[in-house]
Amino acid sequence: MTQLLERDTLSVGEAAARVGLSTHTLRWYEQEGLVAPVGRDSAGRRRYTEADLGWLDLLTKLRRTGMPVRDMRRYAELARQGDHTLPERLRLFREHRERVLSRIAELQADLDVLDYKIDLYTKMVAEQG
Amino acid sequence: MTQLLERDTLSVGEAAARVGLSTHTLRWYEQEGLVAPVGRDSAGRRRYTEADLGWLDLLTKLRRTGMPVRDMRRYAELARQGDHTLPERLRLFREHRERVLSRIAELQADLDVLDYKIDLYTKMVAEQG
DNA sequence: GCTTGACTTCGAGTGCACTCAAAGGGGAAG
DNA sequence: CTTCCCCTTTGAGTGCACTCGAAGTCAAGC
Repeated sequence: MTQLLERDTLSVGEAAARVGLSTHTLRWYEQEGLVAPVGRDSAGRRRYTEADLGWLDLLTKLRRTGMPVRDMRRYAELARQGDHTLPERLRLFREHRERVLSRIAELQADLDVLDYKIDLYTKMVAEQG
Repeated sequence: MTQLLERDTLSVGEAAARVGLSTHTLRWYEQEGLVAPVGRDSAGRRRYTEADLGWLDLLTKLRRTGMPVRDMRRYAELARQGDHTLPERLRLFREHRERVLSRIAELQADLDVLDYKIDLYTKMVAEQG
């Protein structure tokens, strides 16, 4: 049974390595409600399924794109409540999408200024450096 | 003389409004060495020149693109030391540029996944929502 | 002349997202 | 059996970038 459980599942350390988070963070995510309680082995240790890893993967993308943990928790709660929350989740994602697009545009605009400065400095260094 | 000083210069509140930072942050930037000591009026209050505002503008762009305050301070120190630090400043900007490019690419990749999810949810909601 | 409001300094407090410490248990290798 | 590493929990600590509070100064308006 434990055999069966451990086949196809990963320890917290292995899961951490795969999703690029620390074991601390993985436990913290669970405690914060970003991840539903993960299955345990006979010794009470976490065993992460592929589904868990997929979920964590999505979370890391949301996180990287600047979604606050608060909103990720909200999304996780909705997902746990079943399909009737799909419209709400869709809304949440669409709003987040807009924020990400704005962020990318902002970065691009600032990058243009940075490029201009680099050009300027390059010329100045070439001339008198 | 004070007249002259105050013509063409802005108070900390006015400067804050123009660059989009709080007066607290403006003073904090100065204290942290991100901004050279700003000129004062006869009563000891800060007066920001156009040059100061341009500098702050650049700083906010660096900040928005994720440059840590530590690096901004380093850059400010170099700028204060004169033209012989231009090559170093150029290097600093080029490195930062690479980071910004990576960040944009990362955001784009994560956005693609987000778009995929939105598509999926949209279909699911259309079918059974 | 007194209130109002913006300004000053200094140091402490906040929010976010981790990150680590302490104390202890389990199980596999030598 | 002992060493070793990884695991567990709870609660405290960290780093970053502000952000605010307290106590006081100063100039303008009623």
